[in-house]
Amino acid sequence: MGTRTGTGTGETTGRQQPRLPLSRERVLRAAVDLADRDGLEAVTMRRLAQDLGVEAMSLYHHVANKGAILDGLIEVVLEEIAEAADRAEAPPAGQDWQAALRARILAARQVLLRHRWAPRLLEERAALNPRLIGYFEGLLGILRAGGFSWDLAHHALHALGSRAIGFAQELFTPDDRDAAYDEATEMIAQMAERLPNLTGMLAEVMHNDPDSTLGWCDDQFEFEFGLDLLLDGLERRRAAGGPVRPRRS
Amino acid sequence: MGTRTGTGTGETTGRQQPRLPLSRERVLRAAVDLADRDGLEAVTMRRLAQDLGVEAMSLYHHVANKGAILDGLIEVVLEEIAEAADRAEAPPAGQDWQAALRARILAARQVLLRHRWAPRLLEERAALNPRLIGYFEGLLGILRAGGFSWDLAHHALHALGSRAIGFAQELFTPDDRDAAYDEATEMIAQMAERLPNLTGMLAEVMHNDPDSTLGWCDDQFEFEFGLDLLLDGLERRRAAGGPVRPRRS
DNA sequence: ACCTGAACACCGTTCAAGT
DNA sequence: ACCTGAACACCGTTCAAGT
Repeated sequence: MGTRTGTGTGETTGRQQPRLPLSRERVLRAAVDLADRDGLEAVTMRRLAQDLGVEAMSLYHHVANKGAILDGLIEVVLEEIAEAADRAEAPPAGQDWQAALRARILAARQVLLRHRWAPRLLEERAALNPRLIGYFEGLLGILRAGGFSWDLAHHALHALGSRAIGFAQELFTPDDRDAAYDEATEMIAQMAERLPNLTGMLAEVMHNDPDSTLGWCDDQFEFEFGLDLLLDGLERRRAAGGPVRPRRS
Repeated sequence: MGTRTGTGTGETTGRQQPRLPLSRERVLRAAVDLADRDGLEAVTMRRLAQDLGVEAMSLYHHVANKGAILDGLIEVVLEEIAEAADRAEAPPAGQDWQAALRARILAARQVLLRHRWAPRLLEERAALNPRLIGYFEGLLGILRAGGFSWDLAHHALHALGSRAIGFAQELFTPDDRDAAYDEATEMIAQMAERLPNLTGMLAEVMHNDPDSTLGWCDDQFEFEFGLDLLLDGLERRRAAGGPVRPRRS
């Protein structure tokens, strides 16, 4: 579609350099650029190689396969989100939990707007990514500091779900729910000292409901909880009357 | 993966029948079954043909191409949603808008849970589908009957967004926003008599903001509006204290 | 150690040919 | 009218070969 030189050193369009060597980092940077430009379906081994001025097979010396590239893309985005969320200025978390959460979520959104392909990828293959779990650990910490019970904080994470990270509906929809919950439980247990909030929440939720050691979330309940939050809030604004905002922001 | 006979009449596994002829309907039914069973990426022309006991090329006599099959899948799901939403028993809309909306949205959710592949497909290529627009027209009618201003009803649709139909974030994220909004505006105008609520909303929103004849939604504002609904609601439940629910439903 | 060309099993699709 | 086989331009990936 776009113009294409077809030869040369690809992204480094300067004069003939000694051909700087390929690396995992260069491959991932090119993949991010390609996905930002032309979407995720444009990220093929052959096109990526073309952008790098190299043959498709050369990529396999720096990444195991295409799946590793997709996982690398996830890593890049989650790093950007973590960085943006940490930079987001907000009150010291203990003071105003709403402002703290709001700032972090809006910062994450800015990253996702730069990488439109990211939500789908995160939904498809990031459920157990430690960095993503760490992000939710941070949100949970803010809720706890704001006075939330473990129970309510748990439901709050579900309700915020798609807004907190930009993907849809059920927060996680793995192929094998029970296995995925098992893996998540184990991962949190192994990182207990670094994930105090998630560990505490998990203990509470499983204590409240000893039957369901597997699958400790009731998706239908969580869906209705989030839906009712919205419906109640809308009813309140309706009853209050008046315009939603004076001018377009 | 699964067992596969490789020959015979496919889904009609009875004895040698006179080979009932292919049709668009049979192709779509087989495609829905295949997607339900093995996911959307399993829906290839060759595998679909295999399930139907036919060669891949035969499919092209009943559908224009693969895109037409995907659009057909969308049509099937939206029909099921419309049917389920209409069947959902609820108060006569004028009485209790929350119950009416809730019933329709939960009915839609049941359909989407049967077809896990549907949200992605809807998000990718159903933005301008008349049946989907008709579904939102119905939701908007409930809000209006419940006493919502056009303005607040508009924001309510955005806030419910992903929950109302099961897909994410921005409600619609077409490649070319302005062109898509243009098309949507035109489509609503052409169907004005069948879409009184959307027509009314559109007139109001464009009157309030005459600058933006194109792109009549401010995504950032809508995101924050929905986010704040959730944050306010969570704060209210937190302040109220007590468990969220006595037992697991 | 790093890169490559040919090849394989998959895609969607076209086209000329069969009944 | 309906179905098919061969072929084309794409995929991801393997493997033996080049430097």
